[in-house]
Amino acid sequence: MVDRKRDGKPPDGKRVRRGALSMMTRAGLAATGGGPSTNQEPEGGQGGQALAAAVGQEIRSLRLSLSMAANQLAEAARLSNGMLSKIERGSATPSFTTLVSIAAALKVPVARLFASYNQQADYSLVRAGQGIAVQRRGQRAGLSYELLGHLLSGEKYIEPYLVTLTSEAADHPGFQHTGIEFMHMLEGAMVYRYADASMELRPGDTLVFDANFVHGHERLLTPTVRFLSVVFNLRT
DNA sequence: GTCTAGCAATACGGGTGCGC
DNA sequence: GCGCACCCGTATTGCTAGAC
Repeated sequence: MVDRKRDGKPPDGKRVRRGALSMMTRAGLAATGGGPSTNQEPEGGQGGQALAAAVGQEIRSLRLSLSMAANQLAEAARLSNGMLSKIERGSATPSFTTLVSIAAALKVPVARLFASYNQQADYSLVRAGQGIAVQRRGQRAGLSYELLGHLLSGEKYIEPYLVTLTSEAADHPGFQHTGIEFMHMLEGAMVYRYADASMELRPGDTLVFDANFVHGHERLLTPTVRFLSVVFNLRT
């Protein structure tokens, strides 16, 4: 054991305190928010082990997605193959400095390594008639949105709305936003425009489309129209 | 060639004892 | 009570041998 390749030592000669990963557990969870329905971190070492395992799996997944061999990543992150192996298997809880090195080698933000752990069981329940009335960008008179729920965690999110149009609603085929939109007609009838297409929608009809193109109701055929609108999107 | 397990070196925090 | 030094336990890390 001579000429050991001691590494990652900060300029002041002191090493980063051990257990950085376990210390980050709470901080990481706190950063994700987490609504009333989200799970809490398991108490004690079990949570730390679960986090280490999740981080390790995430590192391996990212490495494989880049078609990198373990030794390539180890070299890029200035770690030994053995150490990287332990981290990927959850056998070691790397220091924050080590995680930063690995994230840099994988060309992802450090937070990305915690992504799989943060994907907790998250749900939202809104009872009938208890949706939240919200104002949306571009909203006009005669047009109301009732938010039916939301999720706080994960990279993806949805916006489920119960939309009600009345005769006061001006024609407005001009919505445009990111994501995929799902529409299901519940009541009434209307002429709906999507890009260059114009279509008549009646109860039971379902329309799914890329919301990046111009869309919106063109003309109401009944005094009141109600439909379910769900927008699927990625968190930015 | 890649990955894993075992071992040893190193560093840090906590506990303890001592002097003031 | 406070500050300091020392010791010990524990965790992190890298190297090496061996398995696949």
